[in-house]
Amino acid sequence: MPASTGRPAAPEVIWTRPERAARGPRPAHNRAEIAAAAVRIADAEGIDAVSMRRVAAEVGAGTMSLYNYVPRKEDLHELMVDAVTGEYELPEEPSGDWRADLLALARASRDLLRRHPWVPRLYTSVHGFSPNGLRYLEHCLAALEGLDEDDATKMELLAVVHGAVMTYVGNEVATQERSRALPWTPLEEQAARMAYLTDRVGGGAYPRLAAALANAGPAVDLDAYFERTIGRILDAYGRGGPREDRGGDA
Amino acid sequence: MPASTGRPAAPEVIWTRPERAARGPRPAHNRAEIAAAAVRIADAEGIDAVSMRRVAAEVGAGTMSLYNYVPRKEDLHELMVDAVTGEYELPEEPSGDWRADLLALARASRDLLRRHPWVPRLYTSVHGFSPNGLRYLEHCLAALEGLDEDDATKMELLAVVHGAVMTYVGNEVATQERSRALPWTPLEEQAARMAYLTDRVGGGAYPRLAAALANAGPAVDLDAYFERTIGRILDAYGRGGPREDRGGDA
DNA sequence: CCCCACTACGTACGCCGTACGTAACTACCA
DNA sequence: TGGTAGTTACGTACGGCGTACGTAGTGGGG
Repeated sequence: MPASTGRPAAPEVIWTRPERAARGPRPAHNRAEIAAAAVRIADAEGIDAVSMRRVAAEVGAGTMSLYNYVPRKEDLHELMVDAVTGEYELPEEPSGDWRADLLALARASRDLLRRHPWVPRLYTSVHGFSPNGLRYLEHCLAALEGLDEDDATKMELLAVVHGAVMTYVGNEVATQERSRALPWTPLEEQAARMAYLTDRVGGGAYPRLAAALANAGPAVDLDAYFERTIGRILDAYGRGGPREDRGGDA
Repeated sequence: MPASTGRPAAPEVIWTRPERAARGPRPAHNRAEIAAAAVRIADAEGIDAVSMRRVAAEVGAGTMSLYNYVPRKEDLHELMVDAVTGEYELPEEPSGDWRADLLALARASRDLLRRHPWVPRLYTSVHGFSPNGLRYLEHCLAALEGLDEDDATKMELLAVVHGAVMTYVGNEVATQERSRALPWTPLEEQAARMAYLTDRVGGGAYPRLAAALANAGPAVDLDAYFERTIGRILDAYGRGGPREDRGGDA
């Protein structure tokens, strides 16, 4: 009887599949090695360069051997996101100042996304409850211990902050990631798009947008922008927290 | 001299390329028709079913003829997003209550994303300043006329709200969109993932997460969740606006 | 009126994900 | 201890993808 590639016929989360089977020859590779190889390729050449063939070659295996470790390409993506999620250096205990801790976490997320600009494109197709994802989430909840809100609201806050970080860095990094195989540089593309935008907006059809663009000026400090935005969101939940005792109403 | 497919060697925004050339035969199709066909396919069969061949067949053209209208597949995606952005039914004038207007816009975005669940996956690879995108943005700025903040902050607010909507509906719709070619239903997959999650979290390694999941209970009202979240974000900017006159500090 | 830019599109190339078959290997059970 | 069943490794092959390129035909501006 043929072995088949072992792809599931019923829904299955990759993390429940045992890494190593009880019987049979000792596998020559493992998930961590494969995920690391895929991340290396994505960092260097973009997510589109990550194909089953390419990753297999990178770890020195035959293409189809990869399917013994990763049932579908989508699961490889899940492995990749989990691998980079493991890069968070989470302290043993939160500091007690939830606002400062969450801001630090947001900054860490921003830096991580800048290091791995392909993550946003994967994020809508990955579930997010990988082992390292759970660890990260648990730490976030620990950091929010001092916030006087119910659990649902805390989760909500985390989702909003996470979404905002993803949106900002995603936009920042999209051009760079998108134009990887194009015959021009991201800067040239940016310039062309800006030229189009000012031309289109200059027509007078979008007066408010024109004014906003004119006011924005040429150089925006992206990092300051980031801090302000995250700060606003944090202020929307548990106004002040331990940082600045209350403002007005409960 | 051969005509070539006319793909650009310098950066070019699709919207600057004239829809119809001055010379030559009358084209048999147009961008709107092509975009509509692609949207139809994506709605019915998922974004992965949208290939150049498939879209060309849908409009009744040869595969390579499509390249006369759309230089790269990525531009087809831009056309698609612009097409659905045109579905917003924007009133001539905002109501004067910026908070209510923005909430309504957020609801409209949510409904639009539910109708076209493939949009979030495209969003990180699309620039967003398409004609209908500009129209939408101009309307948002008009709605914010009554908000006492500078233009940069208004843009910031719009980005955060937009990001939150995208995050929420994106998550809601991801499973459904992802599992389109899988041999099991989204519900079965959801169940499998939930089983994994409760099993993993039950181990005691993630006490706070376990508590949060237990508190959340089985049925969360997603729409109420949505309203609360957007409301919080709006409150973070220009506290109250015309809705409820101030709370405490400026 | 004619020329040439433009449209239409068939063919072909090098990728992709992955189904399937075969051979070698090893842990367990009789 | 020998057999066997389950596993790993991986070559081959299929259908589909984006799209480069070449050719034939069309119709508006000089």
